[in-house]
Amino acid sequence: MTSVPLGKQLKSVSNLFSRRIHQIPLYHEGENLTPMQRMIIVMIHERSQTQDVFQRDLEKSFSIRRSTVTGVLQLMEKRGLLVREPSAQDGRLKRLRLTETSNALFAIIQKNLQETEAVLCQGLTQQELLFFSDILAKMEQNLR
Amino acid sequence: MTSVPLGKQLKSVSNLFSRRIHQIPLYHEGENLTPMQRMIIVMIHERSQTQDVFQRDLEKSFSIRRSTVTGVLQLMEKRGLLVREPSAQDGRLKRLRLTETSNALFAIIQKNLQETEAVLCQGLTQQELLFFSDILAKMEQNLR
DNA sequence: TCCTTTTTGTTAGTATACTAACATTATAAA
DNA sequence: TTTATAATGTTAGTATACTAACAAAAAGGA
Repeated sequence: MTSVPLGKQLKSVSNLFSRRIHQIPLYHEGENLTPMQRMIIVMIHERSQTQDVFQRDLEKSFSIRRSTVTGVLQLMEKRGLLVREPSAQDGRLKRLRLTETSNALFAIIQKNLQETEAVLCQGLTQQELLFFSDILAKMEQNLR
Repeated sequence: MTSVPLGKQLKSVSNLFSRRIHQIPLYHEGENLTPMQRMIIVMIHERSQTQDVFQRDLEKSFSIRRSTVTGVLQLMEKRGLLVREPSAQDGRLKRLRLTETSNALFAIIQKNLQETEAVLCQGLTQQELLFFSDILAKMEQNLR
């Protein structure tokens, strides 16, 4: 057992990371895109290359609850950043699609996120980062 | 540069960790103590052994903003979990003290947090955890 | 001294996170 | 088929996080 409060430390870094992202200005209709909005746009853009993306996929991908998903997506839809359409195959599902606006923003957003990732990882070797990511993955499993 | 989105992964684990803590019931006046409230109680209890604790200390310790500190502490004070008293030496500072209630809860809270830490760290060696914590510390510095 | 800057804390408004309770559709079991 | 269960999404209420603008006290410089 470590004496280091790892959970608290994780929370700290996670807070700082989101804050950093938000400090890179990226405006749509006068509103600075939030960290979550940016990450969701990237996630949908990439995943929808190969498959349909539904709301439930965000739960697993970001480890958040359904209710949180609903809230964030309602706001994004209102802002014209995505569209939610009921699936014809399964009436429970809502398929997510980016709008022209958010598709056009994708490249910039991805670059922004990568820049912040680069800051996060300054001075760490590729090997260290892979090791780190493996441990994170194990922790994620432990907590589920 | 990793292809792994470390920031997102960090956020995921951090979410799951808080959720886990909150799922361990710990009631005071009919309200389940939140993860942040628990962590703050432990932090104040430990630090106040050797020094006065002020609101500003929470900013650094948890990597949150002043405004967040104010909000959380106002609620905790209202619930009778702590007291904020202006410093006689420096009129800007507010000193934090636990109440009898939260002092009495401390031992249980600490045990709860340690249990969740233990889940987080299942199947990982002491060496791995120290290494992991070192990387986290570097990341925290990178982002500040 | 007086003026400026820094430090600390608050408020208002908003986004993201949770739980709990609910509705609806799909699936499984009887 | 009918009934029960599971999966998906919504709503309401609350906690925690942010930025921006503010106020007040302390520290520093002229």
